[in-house]
Amino acid sequence: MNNNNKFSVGEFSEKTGIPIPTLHYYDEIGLLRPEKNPSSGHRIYNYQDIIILQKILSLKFLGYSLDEIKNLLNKTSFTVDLNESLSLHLQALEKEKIQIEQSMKSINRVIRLIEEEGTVDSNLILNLIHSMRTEHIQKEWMDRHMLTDVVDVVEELEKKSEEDNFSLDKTIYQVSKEVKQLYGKPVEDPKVQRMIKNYVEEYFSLLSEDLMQKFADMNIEGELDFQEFENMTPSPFTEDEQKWFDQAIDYYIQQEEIE
Amino acid sequence: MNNNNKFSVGEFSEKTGIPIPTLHYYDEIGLLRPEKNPSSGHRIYNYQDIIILQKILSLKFLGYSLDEIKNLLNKTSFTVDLNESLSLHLQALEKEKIQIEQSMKSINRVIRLIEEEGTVDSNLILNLIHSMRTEHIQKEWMDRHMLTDVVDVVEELEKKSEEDNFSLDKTIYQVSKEVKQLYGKPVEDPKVQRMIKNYVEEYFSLLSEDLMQKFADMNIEGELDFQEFENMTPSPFTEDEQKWFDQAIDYYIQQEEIE
DNA sequence: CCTTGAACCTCAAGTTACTTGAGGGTTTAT
DNA sequence: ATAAACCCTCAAGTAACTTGAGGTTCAAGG
Repeated sequence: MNNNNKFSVGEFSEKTGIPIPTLHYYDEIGLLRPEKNPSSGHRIYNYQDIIILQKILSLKFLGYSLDEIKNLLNKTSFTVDLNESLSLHLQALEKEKIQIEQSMKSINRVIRLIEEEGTVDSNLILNLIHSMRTEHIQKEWMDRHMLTDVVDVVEELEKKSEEDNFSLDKTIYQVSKEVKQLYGKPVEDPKVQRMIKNYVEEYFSLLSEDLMQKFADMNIEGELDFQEFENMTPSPFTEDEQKWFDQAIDYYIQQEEIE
Repeated sequence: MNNNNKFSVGEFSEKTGIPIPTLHYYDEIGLLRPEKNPSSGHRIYNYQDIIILQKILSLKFLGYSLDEIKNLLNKTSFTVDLNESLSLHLQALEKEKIQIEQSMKSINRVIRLIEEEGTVDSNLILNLIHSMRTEHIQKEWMDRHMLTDVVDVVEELEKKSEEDNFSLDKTIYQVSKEVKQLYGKPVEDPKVQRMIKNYVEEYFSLLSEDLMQKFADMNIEGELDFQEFENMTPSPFTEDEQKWFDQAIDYYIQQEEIE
């Protein structure tokens, strides 16, 4: 197609960077219908078609579906009523963006953990991701049960630096692993107590004094319907492991108080 | 299903927030296969299935496809080789994020323009979006042609506040409109010259002195293959309008120099 | 003028992660 | 026992393409 402003699909595709099958598709759905050579059926694109395609790409960029674009293309002017749909798109994009940012954060944390540990039990990792994923849901649940103090704790934790966050990941991971190894031993076994000590120190070194106090106070108060909460946060432990772990911590606290 | 840890699809769906058809689908593709009542065929989910589902959702959150998830679910541990795929996902997410941020910026600018103008010619709007969309491509093109000074100009423009950016949008839009109205009149017509004055002032008030100088110097230098560049930036004007506009600017500059 | 390879054509089917619907069986509460 | 609520399977639809088979047309060289 030697003419200066008539192009074959191939040339047009080359010029615009849009793959040929996509151009075929746009033709098929009536979005961009070039001229056709009546005898051969070959498509003939012209300069105007480049402009239409640019419009299509622009509207896609704004988040419109091809169907919506087909309608918008006919409009010669845009009026304020378009703003409504633009605002909607904007909201959707905002949500997507937040999603992506959270995912990126989680991935970074997982990558680092794997890097440092070499091999990591998949259950524990997935548990970690799960809690990152549902952080805001858990917060909302706690808000609903007016556990505002705990929300404070969580938020305090969030404000911590990346570094601290990561070392907490590592501690939680290490502890999970050790619990699984040590499970079955009596809770007063020195190995067990050393592990617990490690955990408690690391975990609370990241929290300020007064929050620790609030946290402790709260622990004393009665039962709530934790059923729902438990469903949201499957622990990496079996039920028995969890019980054993709780006992070991109780024992540790008692010992501390005696001293 | 009165049993405490056996659930029907409905109950399971309620508990987890995943729609029933989706659970059916996950069953079908072998991702989450609950027990089945052999006589009725009804699905029976248990507590373990909640955990599996949470794993699935976690891996989805990281950006894996259901197919990949099916394989990952069988793994009991994750090793460093997983990091490669995680990094890839991270990169993809980063790209998506940038895309979204750009779209959001563009939409905001368009919304504001429409708000202030009421009704806007769709060609001009789409042209505006097009240039936002291809900003980085244009910059790359200029880099390639070693027009680093122009890149400086563009970057300077980018650094300008949202406000300035917007008032530039508006100016460009207004000028486009006026060009279309005034086209045909002689370039020395006072109306035309007033319009040009307006444009030049607004446009260059946003650039610093030395960049203006560089820009001017550069303009004098010879031709390049602007063909390619033109393709990337379809002007909102017809060819004739563009010519007329260029002449009007030339005339304006001459007058300025005489004074 | 003929041939050959590249480019083009149409039409059908595949992709992902679901959603919707038709037509019919099962459970559960009354 | 019967009705409402719930469940089943299987088929088809969705968006925005991509892939492939099988056949036609074009452009250049001999």
